[in-house]
Amino acid sequence: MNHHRSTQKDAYALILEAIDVGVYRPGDRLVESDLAERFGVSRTPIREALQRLETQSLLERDGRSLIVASLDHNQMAELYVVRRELEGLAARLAAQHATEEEIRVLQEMVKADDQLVDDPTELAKANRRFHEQIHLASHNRYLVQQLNLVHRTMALMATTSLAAKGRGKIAQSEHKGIVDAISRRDADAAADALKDHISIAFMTRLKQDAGDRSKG
Amino acid sequence: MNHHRSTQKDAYALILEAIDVGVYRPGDRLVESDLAERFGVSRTPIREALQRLETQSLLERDGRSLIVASLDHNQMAELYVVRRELEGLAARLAAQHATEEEIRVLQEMVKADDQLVDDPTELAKANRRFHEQIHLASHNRYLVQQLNLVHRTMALMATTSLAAKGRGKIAQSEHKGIVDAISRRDADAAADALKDHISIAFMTRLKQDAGDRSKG
DNA sequence: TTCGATTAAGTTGGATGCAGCTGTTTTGCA
DNA sequence: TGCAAAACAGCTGCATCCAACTTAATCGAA
Repeated sequence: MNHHRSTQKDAYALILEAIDVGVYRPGDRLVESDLAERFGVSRTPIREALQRLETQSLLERDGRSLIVASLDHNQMAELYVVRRELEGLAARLAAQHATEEEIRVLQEMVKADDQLVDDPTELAKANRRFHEQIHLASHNRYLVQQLNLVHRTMALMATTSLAAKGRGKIAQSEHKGIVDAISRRDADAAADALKDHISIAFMTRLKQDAGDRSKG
Repeated sequence: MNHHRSTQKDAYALILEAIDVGVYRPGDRLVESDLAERFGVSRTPIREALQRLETQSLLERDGRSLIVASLDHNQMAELYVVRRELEGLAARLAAQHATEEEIRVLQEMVKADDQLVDDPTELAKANRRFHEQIHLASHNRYLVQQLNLVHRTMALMATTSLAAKGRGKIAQSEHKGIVDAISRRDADAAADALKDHISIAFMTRLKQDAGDRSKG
């Protein structure tokens, strides 16, 4: 009957996931009553969720109504600069503060993800888990919070850079380098490795976008 | 009559300001109906505002109700680490991207604030404006957003480090060094100067807290 | 007197009603 | 046929209502 009763998530999580999965794309208008009907709740929790998403800049106002935010080239560039710095800090702190168990998990993740090199969808998920693990290993809740916001904002970009041919394999080796540095407790090396990793991912995306643009 | 009609702010801004000014202090419970009455609106906009503040971790849940978040020592330390990095990045980007006019404004601010050295309250306000100006000069909207969040979170800490005796004067000279580096377009020097500035501010706060603790 | 249980008060979360604004369509006139 | 004006439909924002839950209080029994 109500197919949403199974997942006991609230409206906020549901909308967030819908944006994440691409049900709602940048520029789409989100109408409260539509969402209320779709998720089988009243407008009240929907409104609250929408406002929370707006404060995170995942939604923006177009006149009176809310639309899914979209990122132009400048915004992408700005976002990557911030992301690079924060991820670099996360790697640095992880090298300093990660427990042995956390490092072990990172090592196992890298090893396991080797199997996924040719499956961009799965690899993207694994990639997210990997980075999240590093964030958590920093043991800094504010950094985790800010990086969460950054990654959510990145969901507004249509494609993942891991869809680029051959990128998966290279990204894997970069991940390995990052984990090695963290394992050695080499904070500078870890930060640099992760910052480089982000830079390369950004360049990959730029190339993709250039290709998309010439194709149409 | 209604003393809130003058300021045409919404509930969100009103509550935020109330926390900022210290009307509501860390640990205080925020009751929707109380706030609704106080601000002369219904519970609905209050609820929305509270939820937005909760997503920013300015409020936290205590059972069912919301209380103003408080920062323990660990949280303060974690926050300062993130702040240091982000402010450093802002200085770096400001050195690279600030317009001549923005730099001029920074220089004038430093000069003007010399007059305020002995007025901690005014100095704190001026200090906030100064840092905000650097944030904006970075021309990175995500960095601005994240630093806004950091500064709001800092409002949860009772005292400003500028209340420390002699700190105002020293902070002023640090500000001058930062602006000089930005003016010279020396990104590395600007980043280092601002990071050092934050570190010193943190150490000052730690000393204050240690003093408070032994006294009270 | 103290502990437990039952009841009452208060508060949050969700639903619905209503007014006001916005954007669109339709109709009338040139 | 084109343009302007007016009516209309849709949506948002705020208020109020209701139900569920949590916590506080009071009463009773050991």
